[in-house]
Amino acid sequence: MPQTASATTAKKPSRIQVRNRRKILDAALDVFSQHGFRGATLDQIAEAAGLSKPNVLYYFDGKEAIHVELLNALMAEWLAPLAEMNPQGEPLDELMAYIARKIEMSHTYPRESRLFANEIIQGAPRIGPHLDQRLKPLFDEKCALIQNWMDTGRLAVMHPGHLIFSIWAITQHYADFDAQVQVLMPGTEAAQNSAREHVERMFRTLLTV
Amino acid sequence: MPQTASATTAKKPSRIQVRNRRKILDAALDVFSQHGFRGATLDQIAEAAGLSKPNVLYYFDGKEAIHVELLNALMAEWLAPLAEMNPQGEPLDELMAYIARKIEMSHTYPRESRLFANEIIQGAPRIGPHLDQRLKPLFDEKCALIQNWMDTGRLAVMHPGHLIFSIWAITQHYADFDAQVQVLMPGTEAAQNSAREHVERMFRTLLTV
DNA sequence: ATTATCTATAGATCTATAGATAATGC
DNA sequence: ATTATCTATAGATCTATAGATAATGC
Repeated sequence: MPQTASATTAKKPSRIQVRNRRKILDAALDVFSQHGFRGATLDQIAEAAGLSKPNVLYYFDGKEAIHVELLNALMAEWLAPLAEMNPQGEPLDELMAYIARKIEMSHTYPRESRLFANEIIQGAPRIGPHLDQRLKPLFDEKCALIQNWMDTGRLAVMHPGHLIFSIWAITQHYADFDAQVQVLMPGTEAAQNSAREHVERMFRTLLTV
Repeated sequence: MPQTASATTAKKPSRIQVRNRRKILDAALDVFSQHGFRGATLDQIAEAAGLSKPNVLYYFDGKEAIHVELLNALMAEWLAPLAEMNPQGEPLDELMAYIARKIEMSHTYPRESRLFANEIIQGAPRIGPHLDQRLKPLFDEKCALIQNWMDTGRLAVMHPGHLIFSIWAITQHYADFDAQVQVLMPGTEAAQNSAREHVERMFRTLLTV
């Protein structure tokens, strides 16, 4: 029996276990991010991982357990860029650096972005509690910080929450709607750079006092 | 045999047929927009429509036929607001009116927005041809129009394509990521109005020369 | 001795059809 | 006469498990 559980029962995972769990999670990220939870099958995940289906279930308690583990790992990664926004820094620089990190993440981790988008669009059935308990407090904290920066005249005044939504919407759009972007602006590096420039210039214009 | 086909074979659909097809499409919009194509089942659709499963299949050739019909109908609705942008109008007014229509649509038709988002996130397997043949020409045309407006100094200069992406991203965000928005900004009418005001003010600031 | 993998399959779920029966429209 | 609906079920697909076998680590 593999150690799906942790902490208390921890029993040093073998090299094979670590490697296969990683392969499964990576394969599952491919499959879930493309088809959503219900649309994904263990067959697809097993094949993408290069393992037999029963072998996949040897490492995880089931389809849902794989999905939940992916979402848990994702949540931490997803919160990090926002958490890094520093109250001591120069407001405009901090926000622009946050935006740059978000653009970078969407570009580097499009599968994670789509996994998250699929989950939220479908009503956050599995990540809902994380939104309440982890995202909400951080969101409120950073909204208050931004509000303070605006109140002291160091940023153009607008609704901090909607500002953050705007940043999320635009940065994630390029990952989540890539199929559409590729049709309308068939592109390579050049298009990606122009997207980055557009988004950064746009928010700089908006936020500059 | 119901008239799934049309045009040439057209044979005046009965009242019952019109009503039941509508009920099925409405139910399918609920189910597909929430679970995606593969995650949706005919059982769910039939139950939501208040019909038996075989009866649903009496009106449509199958699960995929229902989905395709929804996407076809959606595409027309989705293109309309952009198509309405008038080359003869005052540029800033035209763009702001377009943005207002998009906000309105996301608010009024969140299910359609999510149906579309699900389809695109999953790689546009069924709506791909429509993107190429219907959206792309319109997108190019309106990009050229906006570029012209900018070239003649009537709008602030930026990349027209990325501008449109930004508009789509932000307006659709409130429909597609509603589950997240509700957690972070639990709201009623007030929140919706503040979102609308934020988005309109944001783009007005950006576009004004 | 424990960990990892495989074959075979149970049991549930899903799409779709067959074929009989009921309701509706000339 | 045609349109609409129902029951029953075929056939495919999916998640998950049983139980035997192979590989690995002391």
